[in-house]
Amino acid sequence: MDKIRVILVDDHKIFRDGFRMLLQSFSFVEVIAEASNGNEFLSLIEDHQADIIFMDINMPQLDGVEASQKALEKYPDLKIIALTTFLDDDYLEQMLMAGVEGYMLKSAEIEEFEKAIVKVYEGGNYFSDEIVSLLSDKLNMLRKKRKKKDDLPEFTDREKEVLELICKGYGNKQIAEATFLSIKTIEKHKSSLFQKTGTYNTVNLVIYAFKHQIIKF
Amino acid sequence: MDKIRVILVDDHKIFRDGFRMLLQSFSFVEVIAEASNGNEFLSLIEDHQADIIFMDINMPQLDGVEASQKALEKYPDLKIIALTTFLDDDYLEQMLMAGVEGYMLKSAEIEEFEKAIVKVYEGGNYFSDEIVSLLSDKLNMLRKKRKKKDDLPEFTDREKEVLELICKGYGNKQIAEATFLSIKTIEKHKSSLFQKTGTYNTVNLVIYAFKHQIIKF
DNA sequence: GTGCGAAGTAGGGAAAACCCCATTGTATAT
DNA sequence: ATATACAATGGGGTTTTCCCTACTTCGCAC
Repeated sequence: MDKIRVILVDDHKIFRDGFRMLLQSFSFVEVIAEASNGNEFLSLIEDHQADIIFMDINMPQLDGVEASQKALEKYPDLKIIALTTFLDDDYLEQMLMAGVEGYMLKSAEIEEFEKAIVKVYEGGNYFSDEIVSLLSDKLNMLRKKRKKKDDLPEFTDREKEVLELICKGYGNKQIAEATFLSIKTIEKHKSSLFQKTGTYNTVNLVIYAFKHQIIKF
Repeated sequence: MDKIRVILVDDHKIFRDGFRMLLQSFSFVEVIAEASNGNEFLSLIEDHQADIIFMDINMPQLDGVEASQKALEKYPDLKIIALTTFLDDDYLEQMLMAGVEGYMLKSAEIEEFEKAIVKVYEGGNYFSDEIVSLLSDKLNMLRKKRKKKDDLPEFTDREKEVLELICKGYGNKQIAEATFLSIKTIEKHKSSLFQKTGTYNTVNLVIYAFKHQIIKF
């Protein structure tokens, strides 16, 4: 089997040196190139066919987020594992949205890197435990914020049902057909929804529902 | 040290039996109660002080999502680990938003459960690798959707202006007043928007705009 | 210049949404 | 048992939205 071709992107030479040594100790890995910032990396990938990129996030000139975005735009099949020094990382979401396949702390154990490379190479994902916790914390934060800021009105079962259908784009007639009720009844439920939410027409109600995340995208 | 008090919630007695045996094999765990559905669980927790809940998701009467939501509303410090049989789970997001501390496959290894209990008991989170991959896949889906968004139809200046006002909740009349145009003209622009977006009424158009992030919250 | 397509402007009439009001059923309190 | 409250169901009639069509203006090509 061919070796897995890896490119390192990090602005600290010392880290690259150490990390290269570490990776070369895996018999199945070959470090084919290195870059010290995003721009350098972008020109590198034109000439090198890599399987996996280890990408630092904080870098001069062009940071890991933008570099990853641009690289994945051109080569969507590229597999990038993001590296970060500390955990207080605001870029986590951005990197995930950019489409990286993994996200790890630089301080991870050797075995973790081995595991990550194999998993990502095989088409999977790898995330450090710490990263997963961080993500989950973010979700929890979101949840708590939601609870605090909206004391949402309470809806009856029918109202919830109607609201769901409204937010699917159904008109009164369609909702009536779907629920086996008369249009008039649907109108009444909507009327109640208007009152409870402080809205005054369907469009407003839909906007309200989206803003308060009563319905999902 | 006191044992970690655990409650099991699952509608299959056989699974509960097996799982209880498994948990009891950990010297530091004590299963203090069991429930076979959400309602039963909700009345249970009034009388039992539990450290960790293992919560099945698919259950009759009251499913794991709602049960967790209600329980956490009353006892926000409750630590819930969600259990699921298969991976094709639409409830993942809902459970996370409900605020569970962990999410695992029932088919997980014994060591995983041990690890999960300890981590969650100590205030952390635990998610099965498979769950993490699933989450990451979802993020990737989001990313791809964003990319698709790029081939949006092109709107004229007036259309963009009208769309913005629509998404603020304005009716045709209000838009007409705000733009110093006749209602009829607004209607025509909306009509064009319908055609370009493949929608057929204002509500649909608003949903379209939100989904494609044409307008911001 | 003349023609042609795209954006912007409306009117008339049909359809849907909306408001005010009435009736029924069910649960809770006194 | 009776009163109260409210969810759920609808009717009549007004307002708003929506579709089809038409006219003007502007830029651009020939």
